[in-house]
Amino acid sequence: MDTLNPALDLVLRSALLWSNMVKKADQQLSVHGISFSEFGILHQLSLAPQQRLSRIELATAVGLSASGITRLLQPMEKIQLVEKEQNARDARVSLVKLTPAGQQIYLDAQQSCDFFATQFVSPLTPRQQETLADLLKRL
Amino acid sequence: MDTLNPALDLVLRSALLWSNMVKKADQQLSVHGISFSEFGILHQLSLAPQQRLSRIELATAVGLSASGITRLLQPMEKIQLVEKEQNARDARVSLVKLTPAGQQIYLDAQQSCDFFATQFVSPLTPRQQETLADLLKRL
DNA sequence: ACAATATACTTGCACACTCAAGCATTGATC
DNA sequence: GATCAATGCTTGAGTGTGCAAGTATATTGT
Repeated sequence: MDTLNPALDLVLRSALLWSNMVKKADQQLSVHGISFSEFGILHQLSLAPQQRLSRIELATAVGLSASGITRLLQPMEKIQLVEKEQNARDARVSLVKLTPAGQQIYLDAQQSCDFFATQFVSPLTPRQQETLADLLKRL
Repeated sequence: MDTLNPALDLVLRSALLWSNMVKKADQQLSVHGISFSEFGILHQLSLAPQQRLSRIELATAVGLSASGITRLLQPMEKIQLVEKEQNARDARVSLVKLTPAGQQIYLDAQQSCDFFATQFVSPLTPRQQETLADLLKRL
């Protein structure tokens, strides 16, 4: 108990840091009417070829379960940030595609998020930011 | 869109990484009948002087709201991992104290969590783990 | 061809968490 | 010393998410 395992300390600190970070990001994004999770969805879609992905792909890309994705997408479809498409080869998969409106919201939100992210890592020098990104990629 | 802001990329990657990490940690801890949040509570209490903290202190230490703490502690009090104590100087605060049973569960769970944490950071060399911990502390 | 298994979701239920409102107590100001 | 704001906490209502079970389609083995 006196000498704490550094790995455990790292894990606990990170969990706290990350939870606070997401809360702040959510706050920034609330101006655009979307949550950090929704931003993640839009982000992944905008990076995807033809800006569309299956729900399962989205789930793993943003770290949610399949059911989480289903429910998260419902309101986004309703306000037409995304739309459903069928997959010709497999009738089970229902593709999610970014609409022009969704694209626009994403670009707006991205600015806020860019700003936030830049601010968030600003205690580190550019060199350190690079190192951090590199180390995290290996986990 | 072509060249993504590295800071934004870092933030999004981290969110995914930590969310997956917490899920795995939760799985490891389920053997002991506690969640990662509950482990965090026990951990903070075991580090605290006299192993007791106010609910507000706990909240900020583990990254939850005051109401989150209230509800999280209810079952823990019921199975006597922690107990209530009054603060002599301020009747508003209700201190939370680790019981011997709670201490024992914590020590057991800590072993699992140590193991998990060590495994989690094992893709990095000890030197890199140190660097990572150091960089995260500055955020 | 047909059964058995796997995959891509969706839905019902449960749980964890937050926010806003409320209560009790304390501290500050006049 | 009375009032008014601030603090610590609890509770009611709502949101986000997961798990297990269900449905539809696909794939595999015989």
